[in-house]
Parts: sequence; structure tokens; C-alpha cells
Amino acid sequence: MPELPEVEIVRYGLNVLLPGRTVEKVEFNWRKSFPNADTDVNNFLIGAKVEEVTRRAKALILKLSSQNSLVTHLKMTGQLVFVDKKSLRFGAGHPSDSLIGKLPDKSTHVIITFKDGSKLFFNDQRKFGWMRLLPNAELPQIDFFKKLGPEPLNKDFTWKDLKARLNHRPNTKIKSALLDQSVIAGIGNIYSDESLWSAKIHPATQICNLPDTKIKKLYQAMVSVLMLAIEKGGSTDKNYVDAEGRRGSYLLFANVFRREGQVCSRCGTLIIKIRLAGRGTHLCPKCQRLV
DNA sequence: CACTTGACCTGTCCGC
DNA sequence: TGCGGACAGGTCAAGT
Repeated sequence: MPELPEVEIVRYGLNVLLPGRTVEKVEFNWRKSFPNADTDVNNFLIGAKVEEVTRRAKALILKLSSQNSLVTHLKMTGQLVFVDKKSLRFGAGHPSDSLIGKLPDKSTHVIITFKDGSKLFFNDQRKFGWMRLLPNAELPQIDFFKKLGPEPLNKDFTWKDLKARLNHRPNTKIKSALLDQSVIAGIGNIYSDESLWSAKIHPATQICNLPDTKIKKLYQAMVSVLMLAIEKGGSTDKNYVDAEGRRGSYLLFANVFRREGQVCSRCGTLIIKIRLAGRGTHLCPKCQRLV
């Protein structure tokens, strides 16, 4: 479930909390979550200082003083939550739905303890997520990063760039293309449905049937949907929380996602849910006509 | 090349 | 109350 806005919020939070802290201890209990943990942790993670937290697509990157990076992908149910020493000891003073004071729990797979006693928890109920320690120089070469398209919120990414990338796949349905990380990086199921509703485009529209005006609208919709989601703390369906264990409220503002059977806020027609690209897909059948 | 299906996992919900 | 099955959605690999 974490898509670009959620991962960006976690990045922002961690980048406030982690830089300057030195790793003292690493515990992990699920090998697939951290496949190269044995070989490199002692050499490049223990004793290293966190310098900066960055993001590419839906991946978080903790830059370390050891010239390595700890890369994390949250996939659908992953969480990366920081807890300071005081909260670890007392746990109190936080809202009842906050995770702080309740960690580790049964979904905790990795615990990083810093020299000052604070901890970073990697939780993942469904165990799809992963952490990997890689030399900085190798980051651009791993498959995951190599094939990614541009960041939609980069200032130099324009609607014409979007058009050029979409035109490489004229016969693809627009929703499939939005979900394809090699076309644009960071969009997932929630924000593709929301962007398409906002631009009044049916998710199954073939790209060759989209005039420039629609692609421009889609570009604008995508950017404003992503920015609104960041402003609202992201979308929490079940699992997503930020770097301090707080949930996001964007789904309260969603127009179609998980709103099948409710009325379209633009025209009053009932929102429907179909299956497309193997995913639940939500749309207004009147606003979003298939051409 | 476009598209679908299955795999990876667990928790929740629905119908019987 | 318990049980089986469908479903949730990010990514990759394999099949149509």
C-alpha cells in the first residue's frame, strides 16, 4: 500500500530523526526480509552513522558513513518506525492507535538499535518487503533502480515527458501504464485510480486513444493528487504509518478508491469497482467513459 | 509485444 | 463457532 506519498512521508520523518545516529546493534528474524544481512552487517552497518535518508520511487535509502546504503522497500504492509529511548522505556503519552510503546510486535523483522538507545523497527505483516545493504556505487546498477522511470513530482518532469513515455506503449491500457514503474516511478493502485477519476479518463482507455488535452489533464491530476496525499499524511487502509507510527488520512478525501456503491462527488452516479490489470479498479462510469 | 497468472505472505471478512 | 475461500495490493517471473 505505501506508494510515493506514503514513502515520501516516511522519508521526511526519518530524515529528521536519523541523521547523526550511529548503529550499535542489528537484529533480524526473517531472512528473506534482509537477504544479505549476515555478510555485510558487521562490516558496513554496525558502527556506521546515518547521513541522510532519500527516496527513489517507493524505495527508501538510508545513506551511511560507510559508503553503503540501507535500502528498504515496504511493498504492501511494511513499516519503518523510529522510537526514541524515552518512549521505549515508558511507551506512554502517545495516542492509543500509535504503534509507539507497542514495538516490537509479531510483525517486526528487523530492529536497528542506535548508540543513544533509540531504535528503528522494520515491521511487515505480509513479509513482502525487503531491506538490503549495498555499496553506494552499486545502487544504480541493481535491477530495481535501473529500470525505473522518472519521479512524477520532479520539477523538470512535464506533461510532454509523460506523453513521450506513454507513446512508447500505444496499445496499453492507461491504468496498466500508470502502475508500470518503468513508465513513471511511484504510482500504485490508489493514486492511479484517483488520478484517472480526476482527469475523467476510463482506466481501460488505450493510450493511443488519449488526445494531448487528456494527457495534460492526467499529468496535472497526478501531480495534485500526489501532493494532496502528502499533505494529508498519506493513505492508511490498515497498515501504513509514518516514521513515528502515525496513520494518514488521505482516504477520507479519496473520490473513488474503496468507494464503490457510493455517489460520485462530481455527478452523483454510483462508483463501480472492476478488475483491471489484476487489480481492483474504482471509477465513475459516467465521468469516465471508455472511448 | 501486450496481457494474464502465479508466487511471495498474513489477516480479515464472508458465506455456509 | 469453525472452516474454506476470496481478497487485499507491489513486484517479479513465467506463460499465453
